Amino acid sequence: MFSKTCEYAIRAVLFIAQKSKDGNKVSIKEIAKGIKSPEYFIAKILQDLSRKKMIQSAKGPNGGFYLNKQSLKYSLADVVKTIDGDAIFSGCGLGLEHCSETRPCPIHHKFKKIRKELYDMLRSARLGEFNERLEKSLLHLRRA
Amino acid sequence: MFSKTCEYAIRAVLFIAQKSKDGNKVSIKEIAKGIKSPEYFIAKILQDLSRKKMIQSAKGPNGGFYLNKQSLKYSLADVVKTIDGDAIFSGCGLGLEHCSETRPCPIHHKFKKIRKELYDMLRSARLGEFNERLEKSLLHLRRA
DNA sequence: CCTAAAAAGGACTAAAAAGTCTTTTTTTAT
DNA sequence: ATAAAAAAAGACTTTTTAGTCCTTTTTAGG
Repeated sequence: MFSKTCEYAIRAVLFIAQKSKDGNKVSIKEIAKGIKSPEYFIAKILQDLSRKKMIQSAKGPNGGFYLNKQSLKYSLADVVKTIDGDAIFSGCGLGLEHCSETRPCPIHHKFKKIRKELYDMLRSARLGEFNERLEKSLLHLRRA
Repeated sequence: MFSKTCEYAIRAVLFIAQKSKDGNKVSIKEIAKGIKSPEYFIAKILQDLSRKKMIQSAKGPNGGFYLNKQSLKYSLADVVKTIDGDAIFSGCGLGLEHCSETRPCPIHHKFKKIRKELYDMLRSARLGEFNERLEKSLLHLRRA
């Protein structure tokens, strides 16, 4: 559904949201361990998200990644769009460029509905909303 | 959502369904033109579907691809599973291997619902059911 | 029996995605 | 000032997906 990069990005961002909520910063190493992802790879992804202002970072000792007020309000849909673009929310299920209401592919109408639900679901999920459940281990970001 | 291979496969199979419905066979060239796909690439995909008995083929002059009674009953979900596997219908949205009811990722429950709708939608769509609408150009399989 | 038309098979190349490593820059604390 | 800790940047390698081309096999029709 999403690219690997995007899956890691979402997991990382939710991890950062939870770990940085009291003003702390989280290092790449911690994040990589926390979500069980390849360290150098997640580093690249976070650099990208940071450049695009989706997350915040600070260099130097005691530096790391964190989320500001604005970032906590971003939704999972924002993260997906930042990494994978919005093809998944608006593209044709069969890959047709000009698929539309007036020139639909065979699954256009039904697919549109599903895409919308996916979008609404991700749009309504804010980065900060999983913190408590993550802390209580009611939700998980890494493989067992 | 689906791989390119899978998108082409679905379009090709629906094209064959429509064109072969009166006992005709359709050649790779016709299919490639009919769905605007790379000829040699769709050839590979159809060889694969044929080997797996999802579609039928005949060599030699007047040969080509067609669908038998059994194949016409297959659903789009069957095509997707044959090409992409069923990760999209059963995998975790965040790529976690052991995501489950008892060890859910943050989007597990909501994602499950969407996956199920996608599955139900594709499972209820039989390969033969688009023929008339395709013929009347109410539905399309190629870019304008 | 021969020819031509078709799919099947196999060996490639190209492009994109995933992943790794090394160096540079920034910053804090001593 | 310096050393160390951190992210940023850039150059890679590897793997997967997409796409192409050439040869072989099968088969219908003359």
